[in-house]
Amino acid sequence: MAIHEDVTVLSIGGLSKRTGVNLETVRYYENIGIMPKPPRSAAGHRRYDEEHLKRLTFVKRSRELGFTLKEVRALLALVDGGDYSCGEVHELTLNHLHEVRQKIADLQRLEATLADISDQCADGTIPDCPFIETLFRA
Amino acid sequence: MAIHEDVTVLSIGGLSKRTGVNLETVRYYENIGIMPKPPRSAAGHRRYDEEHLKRLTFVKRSRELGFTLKEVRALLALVDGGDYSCGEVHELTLNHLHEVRQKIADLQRLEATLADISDQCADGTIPDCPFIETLFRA
DNA sequence: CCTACATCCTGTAGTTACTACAGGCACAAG
DNA sequence: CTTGTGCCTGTAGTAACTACAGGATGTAGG
Repeated sequence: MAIHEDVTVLSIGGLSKRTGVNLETVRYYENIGIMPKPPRSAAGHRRYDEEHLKRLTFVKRSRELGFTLKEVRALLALVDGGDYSCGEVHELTLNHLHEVRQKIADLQRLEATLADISDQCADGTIPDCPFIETLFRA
Repeated sequence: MAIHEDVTVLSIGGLSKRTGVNLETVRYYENIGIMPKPPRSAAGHRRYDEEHLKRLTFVKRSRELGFTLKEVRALLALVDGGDYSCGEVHELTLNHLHEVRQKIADLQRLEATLADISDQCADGTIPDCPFIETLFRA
């Protein structure tokens, strides 16, 4: 391997390392059309450039923010179109934010229930565990 | 259909309605061994009783509390064994509670980031959406 | 008793977002 | 020249269901 890999020409492994996206996932993104098919070397190896790097970073960040791949596609479509307004992006984000808040609320209710019941059987010696009893009730 | 279906003998549809568990899911649970194979009628239709009803309710409640099927299996194993102590159940529950709290924390960080960036592009007229810009940065 | 129509049967494939091989070619260092 | 690493394709596995396809059965009304 060259000591200084050209930043503008990356192998799939290089791209994977730079973005932190699993190598197999990069190929997966290509298969499902999230990432474009890159040019190939003579031997058929994928060659990526700055644009690919930017795009994959975008995808990774979006995923980290909890956007589904479908939502990522929508965001990319806006970006690819070039004529996106901040408003469109804002709407997608608000929708997502709403879902996230919903999930948080659900989990918090769940947490309360679990903590509650769990307290009741903190003492490991009780024979008829109240938690189990609760689970049997609708 | 009989007007008063015998409570102690349920068809798969009846069990599904009583528990709120999707009919296909009931069969799925049987396939993967979460629910036992029930006796069949002459024509091969599944016949369920009170025990099945209790068990499926247990599974449903557990799933609603966010336990994975693997965890549900563990809980059922304790119950089936009969000699479970409250302590064992408590441990499983605490582990799960820990995961739930972790998820909540993750989502809250995510929520903050989303809300933050989304505020920046509340005005739909800005051309270079700061959110999109953020996504392009690692 | 016959005809609808709901319900049941099995088995397979689709969903989300990856991850993990299997089996094989390519290339560079020592 | 061998060894090791990286890359290739294509398929199968993961969680927890859901959705058919294609066919048999059960039941209620006329």
